[in-house]
Amino acid sequence: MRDGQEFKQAVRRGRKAAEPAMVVHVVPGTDGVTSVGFVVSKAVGTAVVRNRVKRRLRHLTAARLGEVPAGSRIVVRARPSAATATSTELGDQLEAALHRAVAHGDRP
RNA sequence: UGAGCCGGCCGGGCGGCCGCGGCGGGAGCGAUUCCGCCGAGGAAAGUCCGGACUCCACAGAGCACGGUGGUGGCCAACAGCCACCCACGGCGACGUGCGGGACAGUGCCACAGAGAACAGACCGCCAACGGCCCCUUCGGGGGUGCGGGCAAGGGUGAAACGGUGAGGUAAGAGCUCACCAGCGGUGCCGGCGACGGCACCGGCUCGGUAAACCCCACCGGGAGCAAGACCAAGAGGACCUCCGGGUCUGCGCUGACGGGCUGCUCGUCCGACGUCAGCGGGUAGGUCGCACCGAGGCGUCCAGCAAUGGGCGUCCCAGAUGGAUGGUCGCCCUCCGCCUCGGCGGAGACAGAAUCCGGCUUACAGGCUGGCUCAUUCG
Repeated sequence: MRDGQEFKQAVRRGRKAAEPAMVVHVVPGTDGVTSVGFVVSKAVGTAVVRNRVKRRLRHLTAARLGEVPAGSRIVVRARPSAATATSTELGDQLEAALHRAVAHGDRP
């Protein structure tokens, strides 16, 4: 996801699921290319820390794209505790959050 | 062996699996795919200086404003670097210094203290001179400390208007002299120079602060890669038209008649279909700039104390734009804790390129390495 408008729409319209280290917004799709965006604010830490968090989340999300409908639009917002969490913790939380958001989306 | 001083460098290593960005080449109409190569730092940071580059009506002079401030050298340039000088600190290696001018002028110097920049007299010292008292052989002598003389000693202070010694005196004082320190001058010598050394002379002493105003010398146009160029889109407006369209401009409203050239003055340039100001709102898609043969990296030789410069050889070395340079696992390394001395658990410094260079400053676990100083011991 590369457009500011897309971010706004996904955050506003998407189903939200919160975990200690992140908040996930999902707009379920029907077909096409799934797009993902990450938001890591300065509250998370310095530039080095933010980069590390973003990279970890990118890899973890890429591995779980099969669990969301194709064409969905996902925004993952990192919270401050993501800075100290391990990759295993981040992965578990991401998986739980995605499941909840998608499940909500299935029941309009 | 023990203390210490000054540099230079590194700043986790290896491997498996899965990924990302760029460039080159191959295949494909194409989306894409395959192969090869490259892919964060010494500070990429703070954005404090200096440049390159771009635009500003080619932007000139004076004033203002800002910056720099020992000397010489280096550099594209600098508030940088090197060498040296001076002052201060250290036994020393070495360190520190916003290091021009205080007879151009103005200002400030708290507290303490008698007195702090036209110096001053609290304690103290003195009794020459005047006064007063006593004695007198009428020459004078003694006392007092009222007037007075003095600034040596004490005391205050960051600083008290030179120091030591002698002469001198009532007591004293550069009052006089010798030496020393300091100031100014002259001559000679050394050095490109800052400056240093020696000799002589002078008045005998004349504070500090310019990170206070100020004075002097030198330097400085403004804005910045969202600079700027091109393409696409584009409400509205202006002009042309063969009514098909084309060209230019580029959001709206309000206001001014002037405005630009950094501010002011001179000067100069642009303008009324224009320009500028204020308010309110919106957008920032693509390509280039820009990934770069360069103030370039590495090696070596030469010149130089060095900064640096030159010759030769060799290499091509990140280029994203919601922003790649990674994720994960294992072994090793370092450190910390526990402890059954061999394992277990945890941690791995500061920190992430954004137009590009040269510096400065700040942050940094731990480690490697070179040179030098002092003390002690042995030979």
